[in-house]
Amino acid sequence: MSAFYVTTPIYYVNGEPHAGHAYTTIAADALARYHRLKGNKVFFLTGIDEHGANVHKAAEDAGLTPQDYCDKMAPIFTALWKRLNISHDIFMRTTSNIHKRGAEKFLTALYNSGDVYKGSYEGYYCRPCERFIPEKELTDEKICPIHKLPLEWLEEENYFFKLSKYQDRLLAHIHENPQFIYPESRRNELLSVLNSGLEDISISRSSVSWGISLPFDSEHIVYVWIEALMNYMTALGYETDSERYRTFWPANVHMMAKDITRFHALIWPALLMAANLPLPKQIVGHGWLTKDGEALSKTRGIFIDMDGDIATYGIDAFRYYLLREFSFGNDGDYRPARLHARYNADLANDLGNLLNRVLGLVNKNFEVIPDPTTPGEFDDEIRAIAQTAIDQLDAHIKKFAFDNALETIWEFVRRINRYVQQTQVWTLAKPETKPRMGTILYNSLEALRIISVLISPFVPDTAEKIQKQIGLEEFDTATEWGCLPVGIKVSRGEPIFPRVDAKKQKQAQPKAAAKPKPKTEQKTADLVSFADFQKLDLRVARILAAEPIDGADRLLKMQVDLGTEKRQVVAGIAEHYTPEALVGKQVIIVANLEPATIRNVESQGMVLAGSGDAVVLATLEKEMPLGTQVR
RNA sequence: GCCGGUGUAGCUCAGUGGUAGAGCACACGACUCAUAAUCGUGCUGUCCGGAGUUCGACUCUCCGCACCGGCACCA
Repeated sequence: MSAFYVTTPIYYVNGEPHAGHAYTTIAADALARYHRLKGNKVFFLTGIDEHGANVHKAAEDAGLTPQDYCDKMAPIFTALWKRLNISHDIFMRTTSNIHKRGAEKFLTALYNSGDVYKGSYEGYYCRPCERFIPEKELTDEKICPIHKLPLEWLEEENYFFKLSKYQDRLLAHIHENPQFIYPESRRNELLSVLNSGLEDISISRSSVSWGISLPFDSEHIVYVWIEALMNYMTALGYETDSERYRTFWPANVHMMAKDITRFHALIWPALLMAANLPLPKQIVGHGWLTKDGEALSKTRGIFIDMDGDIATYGIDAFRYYLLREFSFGNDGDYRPARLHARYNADLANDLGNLLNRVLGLVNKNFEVIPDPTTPGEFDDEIRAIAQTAIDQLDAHIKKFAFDNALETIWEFVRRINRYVQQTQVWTLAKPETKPRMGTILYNSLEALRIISVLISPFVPDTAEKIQKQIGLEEFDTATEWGCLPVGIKVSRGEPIFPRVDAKKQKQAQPKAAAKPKPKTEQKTADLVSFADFQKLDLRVARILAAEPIDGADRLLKMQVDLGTEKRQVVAGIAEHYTPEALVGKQVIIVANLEPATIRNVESQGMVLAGSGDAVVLATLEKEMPLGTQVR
């Protein structure tokens, strides 16, 4: 028996959990349950990340203290996990004492390593990101590349971690441990990041109040991202070097969506190296869920209607679909129609119906589980297939191939349907063949019992339902053939997966497809004076010519006519407009913007456009003379 | 533009140096224990395009195209 520690990220509490969080957490849950089944000693962590300026702000907006706000959000997460049947051992909160004290201990160790130094940092800072924007990401306009909001010039004393020092050791570690980062594509990516060089990172903030003070300088708060990473250790009782900590650290699997692998696979290991602590075994970055091919987006109202689909198909169908349909490392397109198809084909027809038909035959002919007295054709094959499924399952799970794992189990399920068919078991009720009938039914039930064990990490409720209907009082996790007792009464119940027909599904749609949550677009509280606004010289202009710029995917170079003069401007709209479509259009130009050189092309102004996931040029409702002032 | 990946039946995807597979969908048949279910049979493919290596390539190499990620560019 070995220890197995798996984590999800601790999710940031400034928003409610969505299908993406559910995906990560369900996968981690399946993994945790699988290892428990194997008899390993498992610890499964999920939780929430409660510190930082964003939480502070969200609390303020809600009229609550940060702590009250977090206390209000925590149950929203735990309620969802309960609903999705998540079997975590701890729901970690970073406002807990165990975390605060553990973090302080870790920070002290880090400080004592000599790889933390105080430096003053000045640069452009984005509040929502809670980070300084590096030189190379900066634009002349000083807006955040992610939030598109104005950056603030900040000078502050900061503590830095010598990340750069660990570049070589990280490279060596990743090379020596090929399985360290999953999937391989992400590993290659991070190797190329490493090869292009690492910069030291700031690990503290003095302008933020909601967080944990540095033990060696109480004027500073540890940067929330760094603090969050430590939770994986502090949760175990790192502070007191507890039994649990010694049992479970280092973690076997840090599971997460692909966008935060960099933090976990580079910075976190470097911090651990500095503190002279063992590194986690595996960083697993799975793909994103998309909806109809598009990334989920709150602002665009692209979301997955978990509640509606769960209401129609049930928790286990939802879990099954997520794990069966997608290749874990790649993005997966969530389609209700596919969930529907999976539900009917795999769950209702193959598995649910198999259970029902076998139990029906037992009920009618024996009432109790019959004695397998009379071996015959196909019996050995069935057993062999059971063993194959068990063996292959292990290999698939090691590679996070949940899809293949389930497919393997379903090959077994389909084989049993075929077994029942081939043996024509329902025709064997005559006295002379009844012993054989009993044997076949026993084998079928035993196969179903083993199937229930194999699927239990993925669809735990279903597994239990199956065993209950077979007549077992306690869930039996044995995978050896022949553990099913003879003579117990089966209790066939309602179909475990009643078919859902397409019509019903459609009916369920409208009420389920609740309107997208009202978007609460963040904006800066800072107001500009009218005088400041007047400084902008906005003018009507016409695009005379447009062409792409070499080596830049997003940029177009345009000649525009302002009436009194012609200008050249560069705009990042190449992904949304073809040059031909632009020529002749009237647009609004910021005419008094200081010129900038982008990709060696001078830009003497800026074209206004709505800029979100889509980009749409701002125009006037009707054409006006060129050069007209816009205000 | 650079780096990485992908491109195989209507759909989702496996796959091996010897001229292609699964599931779903579809068609036909069997069966009737079962949730109009199950089982069998069949169906469609220039295995992205081109060149090369080879006795032989979907599988290896090179070039190209498309799509997806990462990085740069977004005045």
